[in-house]
Amino acid sequence: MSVHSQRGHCAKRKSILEAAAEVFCRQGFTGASIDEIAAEACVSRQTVYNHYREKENLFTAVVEDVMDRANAMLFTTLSTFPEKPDNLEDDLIAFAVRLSHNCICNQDGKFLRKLVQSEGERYPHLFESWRQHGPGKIGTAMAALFARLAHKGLLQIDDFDVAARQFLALVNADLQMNTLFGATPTDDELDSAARNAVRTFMRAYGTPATGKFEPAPMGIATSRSCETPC
Amino acid sequence: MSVHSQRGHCAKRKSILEAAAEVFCRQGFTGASIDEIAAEACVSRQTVYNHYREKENLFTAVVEDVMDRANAMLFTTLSTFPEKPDNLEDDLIAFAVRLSHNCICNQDGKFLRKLVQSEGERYPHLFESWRQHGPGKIGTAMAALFARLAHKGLLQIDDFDVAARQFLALVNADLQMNTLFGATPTDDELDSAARNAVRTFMRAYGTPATGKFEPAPMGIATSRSCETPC
DNA sequence: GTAAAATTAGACACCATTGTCTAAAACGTC
DNA sequence: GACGTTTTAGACAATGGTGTCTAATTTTAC
Repeated sequence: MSVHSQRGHCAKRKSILEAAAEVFCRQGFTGASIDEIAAEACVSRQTVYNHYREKENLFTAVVEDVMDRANAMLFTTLSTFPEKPDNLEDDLIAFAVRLSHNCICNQDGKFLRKLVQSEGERYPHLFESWRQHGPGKIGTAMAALFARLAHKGLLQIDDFDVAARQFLALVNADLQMNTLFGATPTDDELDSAARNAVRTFMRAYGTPATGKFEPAPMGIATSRSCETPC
Repeated sequence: MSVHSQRGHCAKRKSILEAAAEVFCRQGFTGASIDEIAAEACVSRQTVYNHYREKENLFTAVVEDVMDRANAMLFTTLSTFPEKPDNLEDDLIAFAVRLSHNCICNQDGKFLRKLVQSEGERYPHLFESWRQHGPGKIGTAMAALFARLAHKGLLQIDDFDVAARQFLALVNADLQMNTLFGATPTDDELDSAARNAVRTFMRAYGTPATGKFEPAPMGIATSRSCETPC
C-alpha cells in the first residue's frame, strides 16, 4: 500500500462518511441501514464494513467529522464578529446573518441538533464532546466579544454570559419554527430574523454612544425612539 | 360487554399509552419495540395489539394523547398571564416560570420536542396538527396578550408577534442547554432563567409606566439603572 | 505486465422484531 | 355457577437488518 493508493481509498471513505451523515440525519441511528448508506455512497456494503468495522463505529466517525467541520465554521464565523464596528447595529445584524447562515441553518447544524436531541442520551460521550467544543463554547466565546464592546462603551451589559445566550436565543427566535420543520429559511427570512433580534438586543443593551439612544426631546416621557422606524 | 367491564379495559389502555409515550420518547419510533412497551405497561404483547392493531397506530394515538394534554396545559397556563399586573416585571417572571415549568420542561414538552425533531419529517400530518394546535398557536395567543398590555401603556411594542416570539426565546435562552441534555432544570435554574429573560424583555419593551424607567438624574448619560441590582 | 491491495456481488448464519394464532386462564355479569 | 369477554403466555412465520465469508473483479503501484 503506497501513498497514492490512498487516493481512491480516501475518496470512498469520504463518500461513505457523507452518505452516512445524510442517512443518519434522516433516519436516526436505529432507523438507518448500512445497505441504504452504501447505496447512497455508491459503494458496496462490504466496503463500508472494511472501512468502519461496524455500524456504531461508523456513527461516531460521522459525528466527529460533522462536529469538526461545524466547529471550524463556527470559529471562522466568530472571527468576523464586529470588534471595531462602524455602525454597531448594522454590523451585528450582518454578523447574526452569518452566524445563522453558516452555523445554525446549514446541513451540519441541522444534523447536530437532531442528533443531540435523539441520540444524545444514548451516547453521552458524544454529547460531552459536543458540549465542550461546540455550542457550549460559543456562549463563552461570544461573552468575551460582547465584553470588549461593553468595555469600549458601546454596550451596557451586566452579565456577559447571559447577554451572549440571549443574543443567540433572539437570533433563533424567528427561525426555530423553520428549523424544527426541517426547512431552510430563505435569505429574506434570515435577514428579517437577524434584524428583529438585534433591534431588541440593542434596545436592551445599547448605550448613548450606540446611536440607539436618541434622547427624548424633553423630560422622561419618551426616552427612546422605538416607535420610529429605524 | 357491560359498562363496568370497560373499567379495567380503559385502565390497561391508558397504561399502554403512558408506557408507549415513555418508550417512544427514549428510543424513537423505530428504536421502540412493542415488547418493551408491553413490559413497561405490565401487559402482555397481545393486549397491545388487541387495543391498537399495529405499531404505527399506537404511535399516532400516543402523539395525539400527549398533544391534547400539552395543549390543555398550555392554555391553562396562558390563562394565568398577568392581564392586570400588580408589578409587571415580577408578574411576568412568575408567568415565565409557570410557562417553562408546565409546558416546556415537563415530560410532555420534552416528548413533543424530541418527536417533532426526529419523526416530524416522516409523519408530516402529525407535525401539521402540532403546528396548528401547539406552539404554533402559542405565539399568536401571547401576541394578543402582549398587545393588551401595550394598549394599557405598560409596554411599548411595535410588532406583537415578534415580541411574543422573543419573550419565549428569552425564557428558553438559559434552559436550552439543559433541555437538550435531557435533564430537568431545578427550580432555582428556572427562576433565574425567567428573571434574566424578563429583565432583558423589559429593558427592550418597557415604558415609563412600568417602573423600569427610572429616569436619569440629569441629561442623557445614564438613562436607566441597569447597573444597579434590581 | 505483474503483484498487491481494494472493491464488489452474493450467499450466509444470526438475531430482533412485527404481527398472527391458539389454548388456557382470569375477570365480571347475571 | 355459567357465560361472554378480556387477558395472557407461548409458539409461529415472515421480514429485515447486522456482520462474516468467499470468490471474482477492478484498481493501483512499481
